[in-house]
Amino acid sequence: MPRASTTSDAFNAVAEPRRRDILSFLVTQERPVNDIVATLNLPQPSVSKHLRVLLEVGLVDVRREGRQMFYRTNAAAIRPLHEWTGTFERYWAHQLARVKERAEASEKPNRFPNSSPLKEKP
Amino acid sequence: MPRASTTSDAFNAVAEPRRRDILSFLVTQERPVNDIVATLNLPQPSVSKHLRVLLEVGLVDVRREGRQMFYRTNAAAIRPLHEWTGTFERYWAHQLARVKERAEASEKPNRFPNSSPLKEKP
DNA sequence: TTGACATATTCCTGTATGGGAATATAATCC
DNA sequence: GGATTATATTCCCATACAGGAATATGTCAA
Repeated sequence: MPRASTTSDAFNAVAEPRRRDILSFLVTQERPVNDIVATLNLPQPSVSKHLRVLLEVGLVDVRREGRQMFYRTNAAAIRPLHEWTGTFERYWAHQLARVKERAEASEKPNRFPNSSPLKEKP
Repeated sequence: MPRASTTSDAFNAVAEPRRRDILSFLVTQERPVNDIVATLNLPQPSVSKHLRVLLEVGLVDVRREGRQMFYRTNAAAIRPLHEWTGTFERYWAHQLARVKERAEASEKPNRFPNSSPLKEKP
């Protein structure tokens, strides 16, 4: 099985940077496609395709007005992501506390403590 | 260009449900790979591959102890996702307020207001 | 050394991309 | 109707998966 479809859920849809840009742009007010194209400086077909994905997972809503399609971010659909990531909040707080402790306990050693356990290609 | 690599950033790495499960499991304490295999009921090679991805984007740390590799979620690496999704918080709050207003203003109409503007295949 | 255990890597394959180019659909205006 | 504007879809292609199976690497113990 390949990677899950981008339309399978908000997590996958949001993995694409351009789609995140679009969501940020559309959150303050609805906009016609051409505004997105002009502002984000992307090819129009590309924008339409991204909007399709966002629409399918419910991250944007649309409204037609004449020839124009006004898209708008459906912020509520982002909430589950915020909540899932939020379940880790207390842990990064703990980590920060620990890091702080160690930093205060000893002055200036360990400037590069995180060497990767992965093998380096020689 | 195909989809961005899963190792390109935390957003892509986290798009995979199994990887989210692993992160949740590893956040309370470090665990050897076998614990993940047993608890999440996944094939061992699959777990190793997912851990590789998570390690490359910094979502987990490792420590070797004899033959075992102890992995642990690096919660701090999830923080950027929480913050990005958090930029939408005020907007879903607004949406909720608007929805609430409408709900209170009129009793019980509009039970299915969100018909999709996409064409249905006949 | 040999064997057992723990984990990682490789090879294969079907599938879903995202970008570019071209084209199609839809609505408006003359 | 025909032309124009706005948006969507289709086709092609290179690429990166995730899963399964098999195998490799690494570490300890006898």
